[in-house]
Amino acid sequence: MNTSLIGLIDLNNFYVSCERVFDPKLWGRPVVVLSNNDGACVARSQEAKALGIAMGVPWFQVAPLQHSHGLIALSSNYALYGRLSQRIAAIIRSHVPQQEIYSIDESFVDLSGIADPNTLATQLRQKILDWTHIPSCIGIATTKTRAKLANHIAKTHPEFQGVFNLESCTPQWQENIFRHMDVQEVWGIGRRMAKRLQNLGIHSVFDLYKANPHELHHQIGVVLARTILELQGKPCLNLHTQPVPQQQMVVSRSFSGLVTHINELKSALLQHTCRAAEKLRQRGLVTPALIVFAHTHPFRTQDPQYHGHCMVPLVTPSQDTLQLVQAAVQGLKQMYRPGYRYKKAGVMLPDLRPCHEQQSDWLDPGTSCQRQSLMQTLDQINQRFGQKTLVPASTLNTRRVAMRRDRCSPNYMGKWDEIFSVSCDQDFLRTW
DNA sequence: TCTGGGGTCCTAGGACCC
DNA sequence: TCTGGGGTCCTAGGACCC
Repeated sequence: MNTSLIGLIDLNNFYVSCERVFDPKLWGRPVVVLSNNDGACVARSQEAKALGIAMGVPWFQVAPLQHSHGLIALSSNYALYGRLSQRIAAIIRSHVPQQEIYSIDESFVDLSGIADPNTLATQLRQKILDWTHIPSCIGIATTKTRAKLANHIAKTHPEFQGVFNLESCTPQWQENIFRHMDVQEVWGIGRRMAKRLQNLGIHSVFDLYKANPHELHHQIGVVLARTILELQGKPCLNLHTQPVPQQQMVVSRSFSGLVTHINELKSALLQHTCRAAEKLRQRGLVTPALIVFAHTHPFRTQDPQYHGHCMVPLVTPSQDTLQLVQAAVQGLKQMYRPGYRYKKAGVMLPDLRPCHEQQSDWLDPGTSCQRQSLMQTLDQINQRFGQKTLVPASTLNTRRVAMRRDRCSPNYMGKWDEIFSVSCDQDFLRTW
């Protein structure tokens, strides 16, 4: 039987790398990409990491580095990152038989039975770089958890030139590497679990690798036991080459300031509801209910706190914007409490099902067909003329709340009027 | 002044049933 | 006096991921 071999392709500092593709001035400079509302740093260039900027750190804490160290901060441009991610996924797919797209910047691939996986990985990495200018690292090992570790080694040791195969090392060498890595580097071990493990005397990856999975299963849980087995080279996590059916959907945003008026909450919630319904239709899903929620600012401990939510069941599972908007308004009325300063609001759609499994409303089948074609038309118009060209009237009669996004790059790959352009003079053209 | 958004999985405990 | 045991389902909360 062939032993399985898994590769993990991880795009380096992905959001920053995407911005650099279109703006060479960003090369060699410390750069961060900020979360929505320009709140926190969610991606950092190597130079920014070297300045000690941690993942998720609030922007205001590091903003002084702009003047002292030339730090550049950009608002996140997910439309751009999504397009580049799709391109790279297609390049990977053309090189390997099986691919699991794990996140916007990571893919697991099946390298079992490939004669020279290291060479294939090196070629693939080079092609991604040549075709998109996005640097990446590839870790190779017998399980996903080990491939993650191998990737980490590839990232942190430039001498391996971006590709590291854990299985080409001797067991002694592997153990030596594991001894020098903190247990929190292991995929699935977060801050809290690391703390619990430290109390049990498990500090390094090596300590966890040598631990008894059955004992820790009883002491802590099955997730940890699986992690240990994976670390020891016994696969517990399969490659998901087919997309896993989505169970729930959340669309939510923080406000850039604090919101008190019900109409401001309504504006945000209805925008989120329209977006959620659109995503349902894109993914061919229906929801049996809609949950609206809003809460106050958790860091403002001096303010009274409130976490409100309300579930509104639908008559039949739906992906219809107008039905969902109606449910959201109903939920908001029940959930809203005056006198609080709200920081965030959103909608959740639970228990999603494919729409082909949906039972139509037998009391009124004609109307549901008409509504389907109405929604198709809505999507087509918005796709052709831009998002929010056609919206339900009820979303207009509200106080709008804007999101802060002061440092955003253009949508170079998604909008004609923002497309990347190159200009050059006549002399230059004559040289061609 | 200023702290993201979108997911998954697991577990414990309560309600309920026979 | 004395009050079972085993199963399922649901939900909330915790932990983790990118």
